[in-house]
Amino acid sequence: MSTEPPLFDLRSRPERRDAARNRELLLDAAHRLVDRDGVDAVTMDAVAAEAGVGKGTVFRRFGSRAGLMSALLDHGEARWQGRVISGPPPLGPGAPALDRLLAFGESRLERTLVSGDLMVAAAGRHGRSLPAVAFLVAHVRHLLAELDVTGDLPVLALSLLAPLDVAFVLPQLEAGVTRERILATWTDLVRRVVEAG
Amino acid sequence: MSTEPPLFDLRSRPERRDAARNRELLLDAAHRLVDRDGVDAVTMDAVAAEAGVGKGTVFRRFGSRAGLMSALLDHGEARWQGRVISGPPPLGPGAPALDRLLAFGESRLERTLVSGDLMVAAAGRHGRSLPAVAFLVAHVRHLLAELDVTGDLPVLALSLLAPLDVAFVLPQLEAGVTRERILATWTDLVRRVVEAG
DNA sequence: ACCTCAAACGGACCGTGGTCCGCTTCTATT
DNA sequence: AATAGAAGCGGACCACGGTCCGTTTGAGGT
Repeated sequence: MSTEPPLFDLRSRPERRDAARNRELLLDAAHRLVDRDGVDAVTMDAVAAEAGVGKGTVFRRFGSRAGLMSALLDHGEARWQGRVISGPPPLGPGAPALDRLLAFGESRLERTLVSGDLMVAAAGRHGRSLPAVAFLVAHVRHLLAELDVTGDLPVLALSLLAPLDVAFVLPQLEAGVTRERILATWTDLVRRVVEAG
Repeated sequence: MSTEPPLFDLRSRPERRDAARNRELLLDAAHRLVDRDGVDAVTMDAVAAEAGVGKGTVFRRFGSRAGLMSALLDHGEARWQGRVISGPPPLGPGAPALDRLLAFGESRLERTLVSGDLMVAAAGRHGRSLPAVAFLVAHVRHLLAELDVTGDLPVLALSLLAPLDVAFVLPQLEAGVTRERILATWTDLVRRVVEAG
C-alpha cells in the first residue's frame, strides 16, 4: 500500500534524488488534479503532464493508477490512523472498548463518505487488497479481544468491516439508504456480536 | 441485471428478430470463450469476432463488458436461485429458518468460489450494484424476519451478505484463509445475530 | 576530476473498453 | 406489395492504462 521505500530494509539503497523529487512532483500534481477536477480527471497522462515528467515515470514510481491513488489515499489514512491510535477518546484510547468500537465504526463510515471515490480508484480488480485493510482488521480484532469476544477474530473483524466498505456503502447511498441507517445497523450488528460473547 | 427485455412492460415493443438472434450468438460466443480461455480472454473484440458480428453490436446488446458478464452470470444465478426458492431443504423450503440461513451461506460461498471471476468481471466500478444482490437481500431478509430478528432488516441483510462477497472472499483465500474458516466465522456471526433477537 | 553502471527517464507504442454515425434491415401500416 | 421510419448494425475512431526500450543521469569508487 505504501509507496515509500521499505523503511527497515537496509539492504536496499535509498531512492535516487531525482526519483524522490519526481515522486513529490507527481503526488503534488495528482493532488492538485483531484482537488480541481475530481478523481476521474486523474488520468496517468494528465498527472504526468501536470508534473512535467514522462508517463513512464508515473508507472515506474507508482506501478499503476491504483497504486498512485493508494499513495494519495495514504496521506489521509495515516492521519486518520493517528487519531485512532492516539487521538482523543472515544475513538482514541481511554474509553471503554465497546465505545471505542462504535466510535470506530462511525468514524470509518465518515471517512468512507469523504474519500470514497479515492478508495474506489485505489482498489484493484477485486476490492481493496488485504494490506490496505490490515490496520482496520488489527484494530477491530484488538477491540474484540478486549471485549472477550471469542472465535476466529481476524476473519470476524473483517466480516464486521465489510459492511462499512465503500463497495457496499456507496451503492446503498445511491439507492436512498441514509448514512444514519447504515450506521445504526452497524452499531446494532456490533452490539449483537459483542453481547453474544 | 437481466438482459432480457422487460417482461411485463407491454409498452415496450419486443426485440427485433435479428437483435434476438445476435444476443444468442453473442452469449454463446462469450460462453465458449470463457470455457476455452477463461474470463480474462473475453474481450469485447474477441466475443464480437467469435460471434461474427460487429463490435458495436456487442455494446448495443449488453451496454458494457460488465453487462455482458452479468448476462453470462445470470444463467448460473437463475439456476441457483431456483434451488434456493424451490429446491430440496435445507437450502430450499421445508427446513427451519436458521438451517436454511446457514445452508444459504454455505451454498452462496460455494457459488462465489465457483464463479468468482465472472462476478468480479460483472461488477462495475464500485462492487456489484444493488439490483445484482436484490435477490440475496430479499431472501436473507425474509429468513431473518422468520427468525424474529428485529431491526433494519434490509440493511442488516446486506451487512450479513457483505463478508460472503467475492470482493472479500477472494483476497482472503489468496492470503491463506481457508474456505472453512470463512464459512465457520460466517455461521458464527449469523448465530450471534439471530440469538440476540 | 573521471569512470562506471545501475537506476531512472520519456515517450512511442499497444490492447482494450467505449462511442459515433452513416448505412442496412426489420416490421407495422396501408 | 409498397412504404416509411424506427431499430439495429458495423467498424472506424477515441481515450486511457500499461509496456518497452534506447537514452540520460546521478552516486560510489578510483
